[in-house]
Order: sequence, then C-alpha cells, then structure tokens
Amino acid sequence: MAKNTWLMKSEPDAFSIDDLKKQKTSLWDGVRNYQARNFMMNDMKKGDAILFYHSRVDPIGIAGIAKVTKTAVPDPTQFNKKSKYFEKRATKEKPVWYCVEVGFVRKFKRTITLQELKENPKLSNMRVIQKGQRLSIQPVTESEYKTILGME
DNA sequence: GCCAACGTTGGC
DNA sequence: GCCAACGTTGGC
Repeated sequence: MAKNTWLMKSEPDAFSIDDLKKQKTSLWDGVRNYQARNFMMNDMKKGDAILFYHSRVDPIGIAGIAKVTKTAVPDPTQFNKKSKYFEKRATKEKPVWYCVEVGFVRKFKRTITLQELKENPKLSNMRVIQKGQRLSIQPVTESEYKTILGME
C-alpha cells in the first residue's frame, strides 16, 4: 500500500507538538471513536506523514509534522481501571481500541491557522475545515499536504 | 464558557 | 431497528 498522509488533532493542554518533540515518540492513545480507530488499525503505515493539529487553543491550526513510527498496537489505556479511557469490554485477547506510535519530525516556524486553511481554495475539500467536523484523525491528500507545506 | 453538531447508548 | 437522550468535541 502506498504511503498516506494524515491529520491528527490534539488539544495542546493534553498533548502538544512540543510534548512530542520532548518525548520524540508517543503512542496516540485515548482515541475512542471507531472511524479514527479504523484509520489507525487498518490504514496507517510506518512512515506515513502526519499534520499535527492543535484544537481548542489560540491559534487553532497545524503546528507541525509528525510521522507514523509503529503500526497499530492495542491501546494500553483501555486496560487501566484508573484511566478515564478504561474500557470494560476489552480483554487482552480481544482488545477494543488500538493506537499507532507517532514520532516528532518538526515544528512549523508558525502555526498554519484554520482560518488560512479555510481561505485557500485548493483546500476547499479538506474535512478539517468543514463545520461540525469532529473526527480526530483524517486522511489528507497528497496535493493538500503539499499545499499546506507551501503555506508555512 | 457557550453551545451546535455529532457519535453513542439504551429503552422500547 | 428506531430514535430520544445523553455526553463529547471543538470553534467561537
């Protein structure tokens, strides 16, 4: 399968591009949406590029680049009774939730804001700019990815 | 902090 | 299997 490109959202209060820079790699755990899980479980391959998006913050937008460093493994937080991500249906034999590992690539010199994405006609089909779009992991096309890199 | 939009849950 | 009620996301 060819390499894909993705956009992954995070609230910087919980996990930011700077946190990833410090840690170098991190499991993208805590995702509790089936569509997002399925992208991680089925489609995300080692080496895929990721646009790291900051939500619920000023400025909202794409803060930098990450990449997939490991394909999906069972999300460890689902087994942790103390975690808010605990999943009582999950067993080690039959996990419910999966996550990939992501690695830091670089932080943009500046955040490419949601407003700019909305204003660029080349990006009019991007999911992230659509009203009410909550999906936290979204596929991005090659041309959208290149356009965004050119906006930095 | 508000609240529209969405996904999930659970009673029927 | 429908759909109202609920909880969460995320822009503003």
